[in-house]
Amino acid sequence: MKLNAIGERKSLGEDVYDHLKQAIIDQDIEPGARLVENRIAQMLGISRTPLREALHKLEREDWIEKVPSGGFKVMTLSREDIEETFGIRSVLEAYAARLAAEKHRSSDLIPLEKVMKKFQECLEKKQTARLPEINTQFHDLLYAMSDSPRLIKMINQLRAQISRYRQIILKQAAYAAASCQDHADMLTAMRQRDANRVEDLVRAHILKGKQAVIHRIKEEDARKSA
Amino acid sequence: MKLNAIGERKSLGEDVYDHLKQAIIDQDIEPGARLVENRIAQMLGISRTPLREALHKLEREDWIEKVPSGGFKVMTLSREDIEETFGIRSVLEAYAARLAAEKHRSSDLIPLEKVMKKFQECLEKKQTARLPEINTQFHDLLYAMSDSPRLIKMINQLRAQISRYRQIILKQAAYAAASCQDHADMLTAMRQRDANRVEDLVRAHILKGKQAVIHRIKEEDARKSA
DNA sequence: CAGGGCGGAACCGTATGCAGAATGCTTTAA
DNA sequence: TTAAAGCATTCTGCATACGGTTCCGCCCTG
Repeated sequence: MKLNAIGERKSLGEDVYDHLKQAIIDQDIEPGARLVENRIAQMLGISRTPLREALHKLEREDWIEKVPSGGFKVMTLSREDIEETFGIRSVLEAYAARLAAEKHRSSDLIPLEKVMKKFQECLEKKQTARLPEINTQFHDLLYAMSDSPRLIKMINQLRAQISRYRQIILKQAAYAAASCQDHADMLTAMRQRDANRVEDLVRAHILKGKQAVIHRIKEEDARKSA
Repeated sequence: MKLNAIGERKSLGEDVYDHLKQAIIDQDIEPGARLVENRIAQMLGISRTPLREALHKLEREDWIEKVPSGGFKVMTLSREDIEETFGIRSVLEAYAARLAAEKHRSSDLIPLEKVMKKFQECLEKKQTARLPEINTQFHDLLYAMSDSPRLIKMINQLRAQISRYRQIILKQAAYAAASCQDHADMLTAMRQRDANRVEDLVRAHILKGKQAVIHRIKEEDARKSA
């Protein structure tokens, strides 16, 4: 049994699970590709046993899917899948924000404001590369206040599944600026503990992101068919 | 490779997954119990390999959890866990109902009305044993109209996790009667395609169930500590 | 030339074996 | 009598082995 830096137990199975998930997100493995157990096991220098554990976990989380004849292939997301996921996110994250508005301690808002300001700064300095990470931090902090670990887990899973698409939102200057304003509004409403307003703001925020992604995907489709 | 009645492929791993999940739901395995691979594998007459596949799937769905020293134990749900799950259900199922109200074809409402009437009948005839199944049918039909498979999957998973607690709702006559009225109201609002109203009705319906369960759990706790 | 059948390689599902870690019990010494 | 240390048992994590099925290419036949 190997130990990682923090001294936690880390099985090979979990290791390869993380590794493969990241590879799918980064499209190092292309969507629809078949996953051959022997090949991957050899590539990673492990046996098939821990690999299969990882594969079954990935299947349960819809990263890969079984093919009828046996084995797995990387899930491909259609435009409908992406829209559906954004829709579910909009209600789950709005709900998390509502709980956060109701349950948070005032001191929780200090780090939130810090991150919001950092987002502003980066936006002004045109350091757009750092925006996605800071944006994620802001929402993580916000939802953490909901004190609802199951809800947070579900949200994180949905966000991970479409993380590649979320990245393109903040690359569009108009949307990045709007996001910044949204964050400021959320913080104001949080201070007032106005749960309804926070909920509405977050829902609208996510749906704005959905529109940005759809717009971009339609552009790409048009370019491809041309 | 064995085939089941319908001719589908069914691996031992999936089989034991279903089997163990049901055993956990039915509390044939008591909450918190440690799952010893060799014991279970022998009991089921299989080897440890497909069993471990099932265990890892169950872990991903929060039916069991890893213990730090290795191995798994059955997850125990606290009262907070149950309340949290009902809260998430309330927003997800309300959203599914909203989509259903917007997207359904009128012909979809015919089987829905049938099931609602059946619920009424059983209620009048005091066949309370059949109510949970018919209730589930009603909601399944409703959410199916949302045409959002991911959403439906998430809802079903949450419902399964607390299915044992959901069963106790309809055993209380007052809640059963209220549920029946709720279903009728939902159907009326669906006919009018009044998405806001359907959404509100379903959310309130779920939260009513949450109250019933909390009430019952508090009763049990009081009885135990007495 | 086309279509069907056959053979072999590839791959999956399952079983088993082995080493290291954890747990619990026994034994011994203070 | 109690506590600690050591030993044996148990269990997990990983690797490997094996049988069966599927898939692909090639050849043969019409």
